[in-house]
Amino acid sequence: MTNLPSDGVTPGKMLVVAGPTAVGKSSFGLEVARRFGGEIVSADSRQVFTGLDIGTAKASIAEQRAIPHHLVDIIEPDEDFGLAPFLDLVGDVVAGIQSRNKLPVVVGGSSQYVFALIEGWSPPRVPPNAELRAALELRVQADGPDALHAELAAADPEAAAKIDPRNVRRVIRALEVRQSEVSQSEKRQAATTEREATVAPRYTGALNKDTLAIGLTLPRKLLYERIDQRVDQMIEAGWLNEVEGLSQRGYGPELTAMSSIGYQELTEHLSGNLDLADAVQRIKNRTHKFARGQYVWLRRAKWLEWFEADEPGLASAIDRVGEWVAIP
RNA sequence: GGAGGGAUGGGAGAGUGGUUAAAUCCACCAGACUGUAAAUCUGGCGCCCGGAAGGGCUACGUAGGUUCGAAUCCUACUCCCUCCA
Repeated sequence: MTNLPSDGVTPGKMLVVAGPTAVGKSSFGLEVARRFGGEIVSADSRQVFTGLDIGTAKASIAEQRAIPHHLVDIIEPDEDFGLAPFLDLVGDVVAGIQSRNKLPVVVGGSSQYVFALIEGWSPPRVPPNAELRAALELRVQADGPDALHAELAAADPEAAAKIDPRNVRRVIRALEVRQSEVSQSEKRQAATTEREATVAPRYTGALNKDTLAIGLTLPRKLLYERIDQRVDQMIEAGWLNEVEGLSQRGYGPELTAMSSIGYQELTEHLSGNLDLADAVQRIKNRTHKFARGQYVWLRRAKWLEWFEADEPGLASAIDRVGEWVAIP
């Protein structure tokens, strides 16, 4: 705690806060940012969309005014986003914060993004090809998923071996990547260069002093209770109006943004096909499922330091961060 | 009071003599994942032994009965629903 730089943070550090939805990542992140001079970097595949505020549990205007937030509200609901675009952006954002001598506090709801950031993934830079996807989708309807998987096995045996034939979505993506590689093989050099432009790994077997990853957790039952409460609060806060507004602006359920938890169910309710009570229950259940999925990722993250998200747990997590921040 | 209909696993809901520990969906538990990831996909899910294969036990409102064999047929009882009075 002694000899802190004037701004409190040693340059080059990055803090990551992970954990299931509704565990309290955001408020912990804000608290840490407040105490140690940080800025929030959202690693969340849904908070990137403008207009999806209540249901994505975005930080309030006041909170965003008090502490800068990055990678929030960066695209319209009908735009594409994904892992690679995220990686393209975080690198600069994190570097920018560090260059201002502040602590980047990455708050991650999308575990895949957090993994990619920390482990330095280099996903194939092949953008989605809607036409190809639609065509392959038709193939599946006609010939069945196994036929498509067989096709992948012929084109890219390695990828095929890793993907369940029934997982049509991933089979299609693999074919998409394959096809792009083939058709642009002359450009491979350029692609390789581009790949190297993604973020450097933060984790290469052991975490270094520059990166700390805090995992927040709660007993399952308690977490579900918090999720349920939060969903009710979101409804009370006018979530339905928000969804109605989005629908009126023409954003339909076929968009990734509008297929997010809650947005889909409330859209269905607004179209008159679903009772509000049923919609709310579905939202709660789906959020439970989401949280479970987050745990599947997080449990295998060797680089996470876990803390209970209760009073004493959060206090010791703060202490831990303080300790780490002070390391020169 | 009379006439019908129904009671199935945590929930919804199939099944109408054996191949049924009982379809399917949900919930729940576990897992995969490198440009949709809040997505997509997989496995498990009565109890006991087993890594599994498999074995044992208990189950379809309650109590009896018919049968080699019943969630499925019969009888009585309990509860629920609809219609008539």
